Amino acid sequence: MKWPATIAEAKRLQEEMVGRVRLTPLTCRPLTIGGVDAAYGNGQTVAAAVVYDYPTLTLREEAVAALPTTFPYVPGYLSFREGPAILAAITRLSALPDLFIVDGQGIAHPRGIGIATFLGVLLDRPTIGSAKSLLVGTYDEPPAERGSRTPLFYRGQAVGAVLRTRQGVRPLFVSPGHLVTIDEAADIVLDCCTRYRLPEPQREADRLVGTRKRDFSPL
DNA sequence: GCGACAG
DNA sequence: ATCTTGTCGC
Repeated sequence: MKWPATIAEAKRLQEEMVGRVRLTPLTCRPLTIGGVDAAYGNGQTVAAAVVYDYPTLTLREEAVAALPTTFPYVPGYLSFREGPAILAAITRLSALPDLFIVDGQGIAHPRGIGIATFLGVLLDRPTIGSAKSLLVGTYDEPPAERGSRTPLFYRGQAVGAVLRTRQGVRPLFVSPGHLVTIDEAADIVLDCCTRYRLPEPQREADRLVGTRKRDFSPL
């Protein structure tokens, strides 16, 4: 694909792609779940893509890729900063997982197309946005117990769930990316959280980009 | 015009 | 995200 070089171009692409988003229920229970994340350093964007069996949560495969950082971080346009490297990492997987958990927002976005949604439409695969902090919307703080959730509203619409994945920790902002519903997204993310706040695939992808950067940083 | 603002 | 040591709390 051709990546936008300016915010104006990126915005046009988002407005064009949002029409292809489908928040339909999963057609079948996922047997594999992927996780993706990115990190930066020395002008490079390092991305990782991992695959876990589900629901056993056994690590199945990992891949990493690095590309020059070309797009700035601008709230609402994360797809264009991290997307190229993440797709490069995904391309290195022997097989695509049935669903991806993406570090960032899904439809809980100013134009309804956060990075999870963007990747889902591009790959034509179910994706879930799992963000560690809020981008847009309002919500009530969910109870402190694991599994508690409250709706995330934006422009009068429920666009996601604020989910407590572990007792007492800060909640995750979960929203559908593509081809999943809000409830399915929250249920799956919770299922993938065993010992930590982040779902296992997302946590492993995060850990992987960190180690990859360490081993290749020019010292 | 004034804030808010994923990673 | 990244820059950064010790420190508070379970």
